[in-house]
Amino acid sequence: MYPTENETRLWVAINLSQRLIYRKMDAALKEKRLPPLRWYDVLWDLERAGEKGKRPFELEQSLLFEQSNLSRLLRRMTNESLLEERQFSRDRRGKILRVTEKGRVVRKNMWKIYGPLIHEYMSQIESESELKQSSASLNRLVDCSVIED
Amino acid sequence: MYPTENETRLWVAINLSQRLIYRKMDAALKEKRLPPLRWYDVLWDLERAGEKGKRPFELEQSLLFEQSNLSRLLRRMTNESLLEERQFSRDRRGKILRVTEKGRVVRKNMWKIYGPLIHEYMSQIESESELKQSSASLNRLVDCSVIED
DNA sequence: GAATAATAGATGAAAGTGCATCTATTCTGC
DNA sequence: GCAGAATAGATGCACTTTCATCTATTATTC
Repeated sequence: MYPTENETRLWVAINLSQRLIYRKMDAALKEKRLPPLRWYDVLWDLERAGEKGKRPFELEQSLLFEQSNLSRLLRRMTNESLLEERQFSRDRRGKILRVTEKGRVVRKNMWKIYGPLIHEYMSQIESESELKQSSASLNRLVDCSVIED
Repeated sequence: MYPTENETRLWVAINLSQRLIYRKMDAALKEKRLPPLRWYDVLWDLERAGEKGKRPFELEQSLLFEQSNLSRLLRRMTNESLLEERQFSRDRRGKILRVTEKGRVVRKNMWKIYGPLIHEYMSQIESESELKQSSASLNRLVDCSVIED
């Protein structure tokens, strides 16, 4: 019922590492006058979706956004011309989002900062097998949590 | 310079797992009309500090709070009588925080929800060695990041 | 096929957060 | 011991996030 010592330790470590590194990355982007990290996820997800684009509720699921939160974030990004939206004809409640050329440029600029930082922090774990094992473990947590909804 | 595939995967996994599980836990607490998860950290940290209590800036460091953010959180918690503050005589800029009896009760009630959830999620990783290895890896990330400040 | 439920997305109000700045106090170097 | 730097903590402001609710549309059920 209650967690073991090691289970608690892992949960604490997940939180600390995420919070600490995320902050530093966000701060680094802000310093370069680039948008916050969360925008990157949206841009990248849409860029990979290509011509077809994606709908807000799809982003919401894959990126774990709160609906209202995402709604406003998307508006901000659209206002900055990083995204374009068009009405989705088959369901007139919905809309389709795609990255603009400007969005692609901004994402690339963000990656110039973000990418090296990921490397800098993650390379503290040197062995490939350890990297793989750790992410496999964490992904296991995610999978189980998603399913049980 | 740029991250390897596995480095990126780990970083993504850290984010997903943290965000997803944290949310679910916070939601579970809210459903039971208990305070948010972040309050737990404060209560627990102060409870372990015992009679001596702790000062806000110490909490700030160990729990990774933004100063202004923590300042207001502490006020809220004090207003709810979960904490009590007294002036720190040796440095009149500062103050000492301690948990109240009510604070201890609330923390225990939170733990009844929080504890089993930690177990539920973390127990997806069954082997003790895997648990240990994963948290050791993540802690390595944290240590390096903290030091370089 | 009309009534009801479910879904996509937007939005007002409230709470939380970060940033810059402020006050009060203590520390440092001369 | 005094001027200037550093530190503890609070606070105004702007922005973000959440919660609850709303509108519009589509799905379902009888």
